[in-house]
Amino acid sequence: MTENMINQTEVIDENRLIAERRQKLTKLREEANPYPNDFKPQDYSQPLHVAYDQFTKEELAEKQIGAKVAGRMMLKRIMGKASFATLADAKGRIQAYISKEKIGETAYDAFKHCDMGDILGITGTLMKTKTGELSIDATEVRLISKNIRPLPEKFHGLSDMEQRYRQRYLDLIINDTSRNVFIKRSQIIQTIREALVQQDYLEVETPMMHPIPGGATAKPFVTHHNALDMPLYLRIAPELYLKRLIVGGLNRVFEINRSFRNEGLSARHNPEFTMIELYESYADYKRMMEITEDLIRSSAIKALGTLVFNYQGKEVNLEQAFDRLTICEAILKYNPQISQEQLNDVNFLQTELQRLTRKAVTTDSIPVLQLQLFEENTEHLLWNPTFILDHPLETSPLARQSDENPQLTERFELFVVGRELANGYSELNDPEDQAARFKQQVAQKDAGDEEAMHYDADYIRALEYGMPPTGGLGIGIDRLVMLLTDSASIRDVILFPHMRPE
RNA sequence: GGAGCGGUAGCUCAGCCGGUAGAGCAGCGGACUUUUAAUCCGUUGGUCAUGAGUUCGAAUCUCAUCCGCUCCA
Repeated sequence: MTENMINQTEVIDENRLIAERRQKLTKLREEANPYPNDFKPQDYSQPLHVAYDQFTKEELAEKQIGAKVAGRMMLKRIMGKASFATLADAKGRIQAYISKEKIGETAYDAFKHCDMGDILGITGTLMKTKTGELSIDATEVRLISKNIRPLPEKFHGLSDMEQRYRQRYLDLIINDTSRNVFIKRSQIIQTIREALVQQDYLEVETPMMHPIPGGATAKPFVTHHNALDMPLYLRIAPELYLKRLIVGGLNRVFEINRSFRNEGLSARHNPEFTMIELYESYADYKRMMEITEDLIRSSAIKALGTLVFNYQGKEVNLEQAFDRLTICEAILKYNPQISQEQLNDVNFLQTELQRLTRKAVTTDSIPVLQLQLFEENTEHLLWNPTFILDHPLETSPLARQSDENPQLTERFELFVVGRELANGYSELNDPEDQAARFKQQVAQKDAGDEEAMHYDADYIRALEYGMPPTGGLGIGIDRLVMLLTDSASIRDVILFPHMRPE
């Protein structure tokens, strides 16, 4: 390999500005280490504001409160023998007043040659400027980490979506709104975790590489285990493993982690996404709806402090009990031109679906046709949270059959802002029924349905030991975070969304 | 997979009925001891996504490709 080729693999891009800073860095190295690790900050910006913004200039001058912070220089204003610099740390920003008089000529010259984006350590005493901004009157300014890549512009920031996704670190440096999304994301997950642990749930981790993909109808990613020389599938859902744990007597379990589906990308789909799934013995889908409401409300309170908020300019209200409608009730409510009689008419359903989708209709099952019609003409209209109940047996191969109507299951999906957010059911725990349903799925797979399920013999064996009646629930964490952070795209709530290579 | 929009300086953008590339910020040099996107003076900086084509001449027109965004499937 030639030297040139090595360079091409190591260096992404270079320009004059970077070259200048590299030279500056080389010079700095002659004097001292430009990347020292002996500066230990003792304060964060935000707590200093909270504690001392209230004091006047004179009070602060009298108190002589010491402060020691470290952060990235985001703004710099040099005015001859004194300067202001704005540092950003993990909790916010604080301004430093740097005067030649206080820190000495050598240090001041060195500071003047610091660049935006450099990480500085500043020691000093708190003061207020004449316009009333809390600042650190510096007695020491140290370069802690040299920046050689210019930051995006201080005012407009970084708006190029591609760069924000590919170089999330830059996005996080520059855009507070983006940083806040991910702080909220963490808080939401923490809230859910705490709420469940408090209710005696056990957090578990089950395999992400499955010999047989299961728990959902979706196309999996395939990988290969070399030593065992066998295919493995990235999980499309943790469901079947979690229910094995219910068989094992861990009566309440949950898992928050990634699943993977080999589908197209969109503003609502990333190939890897985060779900919480939870299972509770002796519970049913009604109990799961209650838990769903509780978890979503607690998350909203934690992230937003309110149950009424805007999503993409339109109000969402979580205050009332979420609507509960069967698939048919929902269609009728949102499509007043359709009658109950028509919903039970195979011909009408097929014609209507064909008209809406302009695709061949492939079933004559009334419940399935009703569901498909719902997906076409009602789903996107469900803005405030609505539980949709009674899914067809054919499309719910892991859900318990309804006691009232053998064509239906005890299942719900929750829709908010026109999107599916959660899915839950009373679990099917009859091993013979489950075996029959798997066989049906395999038949569909053989008929060419790539998303149909495999037959999982060990799962059937587990059920044969006896699984208590159980309620199960899955909530799409990414979509919940989208909702609560007013994010239009799933990429805005995933730190490193999947992108084509540059 | 289809349609629309976009890719120009480190960043944010203008230029696009063809005539050889511009602003603000950042950078560099200078002035300035309480600024707030500091200000003022001076100044550097470009494979106009990539490749072909049309043309005397292409950032601009045509085609293809790549990447992104939005909508649809």
